[in-house]
Amino acid sequence: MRDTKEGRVPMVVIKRLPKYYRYLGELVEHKVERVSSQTLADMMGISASQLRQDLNHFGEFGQQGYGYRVEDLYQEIGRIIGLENEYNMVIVGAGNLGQALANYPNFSKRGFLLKGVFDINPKLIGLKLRDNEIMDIDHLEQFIQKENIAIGIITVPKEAAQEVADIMVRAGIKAIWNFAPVDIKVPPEIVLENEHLADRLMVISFRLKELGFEED
Amino acid sequence: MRDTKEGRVPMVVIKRLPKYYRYLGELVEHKVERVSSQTLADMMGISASQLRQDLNHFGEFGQQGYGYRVEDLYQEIGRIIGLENEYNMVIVGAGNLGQALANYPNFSKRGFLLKGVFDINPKLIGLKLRDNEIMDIDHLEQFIQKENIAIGIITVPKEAAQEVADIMVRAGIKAIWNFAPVDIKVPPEIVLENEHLADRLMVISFRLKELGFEED
DNA sequence: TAGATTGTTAATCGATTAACAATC
DNA sequence: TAGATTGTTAATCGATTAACAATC
Repeated sequence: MRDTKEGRVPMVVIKRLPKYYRYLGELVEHKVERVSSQTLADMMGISASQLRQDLNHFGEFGQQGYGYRVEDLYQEIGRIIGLENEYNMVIVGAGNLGQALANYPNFSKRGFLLKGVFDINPKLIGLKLRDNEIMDIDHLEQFIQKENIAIGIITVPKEAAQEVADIMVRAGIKAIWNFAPVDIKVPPEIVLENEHLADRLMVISFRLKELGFEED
Repeated sequence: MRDTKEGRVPMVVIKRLPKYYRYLGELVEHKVERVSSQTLADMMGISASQLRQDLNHFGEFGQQGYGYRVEDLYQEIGRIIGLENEYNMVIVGAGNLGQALANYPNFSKRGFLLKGVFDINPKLIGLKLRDNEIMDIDHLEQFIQKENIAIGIITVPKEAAQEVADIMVRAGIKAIWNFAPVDIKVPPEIVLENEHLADRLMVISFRLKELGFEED
């Protein structure tokens, strides 16, 4: 089943889909029934042209002279993103960040289900984290296979990240979301998203400097 | 003092700077002395052309027939990013994510200094978090002014995010790094970076679906 | 019907890649 | 010097914006 009318969807468009979904969700909450591309685009700070071009990758969702039915478009975008599916996840690395993500409520709400948390530190293994007991990383490979895990979240120190990724790939994982500050290497059929938090602070630093705030 | 040769640097280039810095840092660690644009670009999975174009925004750092001196280029990029500066930060929202970020060691290493953590929950106020005692959000505005805070990190629920941002702006903050799953609005002179973690999972979902993994 | 707004084609803008003269 | 590699200009590619016929 293909959502796309033809060809591949540019990454730059894919990245905007969650934003559309968020703004439409807010309109749904406010019980707004219809919206024009112009109005929605203004809210989002993009051009109406871009919005219509983006939607055009996936089909026709509007009605001339009327605009879009908010609820329908919201549902459509959700379907395009794939939110009707459920994905099983594991977190490897039960440090501060791993624990924070394990407790993040917005994930399960959207069908991203945390099935296990792993660490190498004996002091952490066995501890309870919400519904999940922290397990020994030795059991990771088997767990991924048995529990049909689709997404692996890496929150270990950068020295261990590639090794963890290799185990995940070997076990047949489909996607990796890496928070370690290093670019891990995986085969091209694995979906990989890097979340380099420290990089974002550097972008902030550069932009501050550019604005002339170098001295405080 | 301007780093840029002329005009504005495209955001797409700015976002690549931390990546250059990371890879050069690894070469420094491995005591590599020189590197050509081709070699570095191959490591990073980009084209040598792009690398040279990017550097061209900031000056001339190489030597024909030789390439780049790794240590020098590493230092230069650090300077361009602004890493010789120190920035004072606060975190508002001492939940799981706020606490995880407060304990993240890679920030202070680069001159991003956490000066205070705030929350509205009386049960959390007064608790110690590493070097920081959690303070009442009522004191936030004054604290930002007195302690010369440049960067505000928002890790509160989405309902409270805009309000916290408003306080920060009123107090004269220069940059905001927002983790709440909502686009906050700030005046154009404020540097704003949104970190929508749930959005990233949606991108993963779309890409998995695109690859034909919709059913597990 | 008249007005509004879409879907889509064409024009423009910006970013990436290719190519090569300059030069270490 | 000959070979390697930069800095930079020109060519290409892709994404955004503008424009408008189709139509609700």
